[in-house]
Amino acid sequence: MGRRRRATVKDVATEAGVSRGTVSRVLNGQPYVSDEAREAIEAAIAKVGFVPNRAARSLVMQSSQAIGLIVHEPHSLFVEDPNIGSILLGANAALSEADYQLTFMIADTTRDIERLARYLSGGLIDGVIIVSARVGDPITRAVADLGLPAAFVGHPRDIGDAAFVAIDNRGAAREITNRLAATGRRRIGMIASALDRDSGSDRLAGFVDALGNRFDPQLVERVPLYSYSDGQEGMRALLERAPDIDGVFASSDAVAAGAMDVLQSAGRVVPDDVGVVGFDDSSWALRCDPPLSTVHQPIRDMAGTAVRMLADAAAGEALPAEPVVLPTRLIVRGST
Amino acid sequence: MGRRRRATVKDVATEAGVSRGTVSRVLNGQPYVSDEAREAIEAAIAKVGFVPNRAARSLVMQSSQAIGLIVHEPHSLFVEDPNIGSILLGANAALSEADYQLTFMIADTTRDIERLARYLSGGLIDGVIIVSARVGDPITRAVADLGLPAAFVGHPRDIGDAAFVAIDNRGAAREITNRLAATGRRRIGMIASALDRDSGSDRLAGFVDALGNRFDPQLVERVPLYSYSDGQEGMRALLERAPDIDGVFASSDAVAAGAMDVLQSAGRVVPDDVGVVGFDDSSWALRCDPPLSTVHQPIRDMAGTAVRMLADAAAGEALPAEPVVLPTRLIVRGST
DNA sequence: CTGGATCCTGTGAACGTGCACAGGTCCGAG
DNA sequence: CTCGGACCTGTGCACGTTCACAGGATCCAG
Repeated sequence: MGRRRRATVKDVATEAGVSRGTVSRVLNGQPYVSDEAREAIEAAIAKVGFVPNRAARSLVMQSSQAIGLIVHEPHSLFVEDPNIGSILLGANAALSEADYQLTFMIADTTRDIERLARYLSGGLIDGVIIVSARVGDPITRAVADLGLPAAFVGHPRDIGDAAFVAIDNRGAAREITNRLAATGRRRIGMIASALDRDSGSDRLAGFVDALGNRFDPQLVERVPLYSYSDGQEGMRALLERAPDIDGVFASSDAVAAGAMDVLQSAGRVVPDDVGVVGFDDSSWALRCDPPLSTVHQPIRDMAGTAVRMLADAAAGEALPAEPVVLPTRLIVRGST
Repeated sequence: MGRRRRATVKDVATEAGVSRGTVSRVLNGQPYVSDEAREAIEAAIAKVGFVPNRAARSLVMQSSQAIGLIVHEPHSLFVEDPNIGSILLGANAALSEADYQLTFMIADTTRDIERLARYLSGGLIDGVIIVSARVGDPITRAVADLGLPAAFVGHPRDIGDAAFVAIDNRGAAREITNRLAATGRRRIGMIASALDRDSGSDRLAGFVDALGNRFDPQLVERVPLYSYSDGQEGMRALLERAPDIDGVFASSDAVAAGAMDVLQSAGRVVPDDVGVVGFDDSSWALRCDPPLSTVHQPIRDMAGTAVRMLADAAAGEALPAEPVVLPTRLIVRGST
């Protein structure tokens, strides 16, 4: 028997004995509506179960109250990355506030990217948050071409004047390396991941900063991803090259967890023989034994900030030209 | 200077020297268009950079090529649940196929739910996938009231005739419990989570099935969530009540990981003293030491199936009245 | 050469909303 | 009494698309 026809403004109007225009004014909270009419309309809305049609509204308003979240991440890594979940949560909270909706998009294959670009230019998206973009990213370019308001979370280097919210990866890396050094470690190494992203290369730079002339390039192992298995691999290589290593800065908690497992399998005691620190303060950190000292980054706030920037942009305000840098916090636990 | 005005069908039409109708026919792949006109139109589309306006199309088509994914999960748990990521991936792949878009919604607070119901009735969503709904869920009811096509992944009991795709939790639980028993364990316990969901109560039922008259209610510990910390808590309680326990079925891998850590801290050796099995085959399973024997559930396929069901429903087909049950697979690793 | 079928095209209406505009009422100041 | 302003209301148009319909061209069979 098919679904019942949706009630429209017109239905509400005839039910309330007024015109469409007046109903529209009530809907949008505009002045110049008599109390009498307002009450009749509100009653009519409740009676016929009216809900405004988003498509029609979008069409005439040229905006959709929806923002997109683009994640550019290989599928395999996506599931393991706890940051994505936090971003989703942070974005959701802020969107809730502003009565916006979240459209989620994963861009991995070039087919994905084409489809995505087509969708973005379809007009049902007011702005996008781009997560974990990489240098020279086709997504970054596609969005820039569209002229869509965009906010980057963890920014790539070539975004020009697009807005971004980030943390001071370099400073935080310096700080936690110093902390590791302060526990008396002399041979401190690093497992450096994702050097094709700012976050990765900045963390390495901070590590180098902190060690100064004590820095030994032999003690840096480069691995592609922020993953547990790359952490294992990196640690094995490092142990081989430098068996006397007594401190490890892993560029993410997952990497640190992998490193710690390899160390312990090799008979080293953490933190007595080797101190280990990570980055992210994700759930990995607490799951390690001993729990991991790490850098807390306010992922949820970052996502929320990005959302608010885009909502403001949709409301006509300019996107901030300066990067928004949110503070990190050193978390000291048992692994150092 | 503002953003450039978007090209419309009309622009394409005048550029190609034809009418709107003909352009529309080309766009939708309808017959009765001369080759000449088709070529001219395609050239014009490329020249003016035309992309159809989704809002206008939705308005007239009464459908939006978008489906919603509703996650009803406490915020705190959401980040830790690796299944969510898999669902997102699986759904994305299937959506990609059908050129659909995914709108993501988290429903936790009642405010969320109200907002969500309002959005869903706004007409920009053709159907919804509901994840981890619970019995008597307000979301479930709201969606049913709207008459929106819905597919449940991991179904609650009271959804009436709504479609769902699931696994045979009870059968799988029976199977893995049998496996645990087959290694010679005599005192097998269970940490049973999320009994307010089908998945939780069915796994417990399967456990009871498998043990038959050897079942001892003393050896079941009930905890609220599928989480690592509830696994720890459950295991502590179980150890206290039954120090001679030699096998544990944890109702998820995260729970199993928590249990295993508590066991090892208490000096028990896994699998020699105590065998441990989980459920999900998530990344937790490999992260355990020894790696966890568990039940693999095809989460990505489940999400994909749900998407396809909804896309079919939007195309006019009926939703399947029978539950779609996907096969699970026993994974045997070092923990048994 | 005529009738009808088949192919192609253009035009007008519709989807449901917001907004500009015009017109009406009422009140108080001049 | 008159006039301007504040208040309230209704009507038409626009947003960009799809679809139904009508009308013109072409072709083949009778």
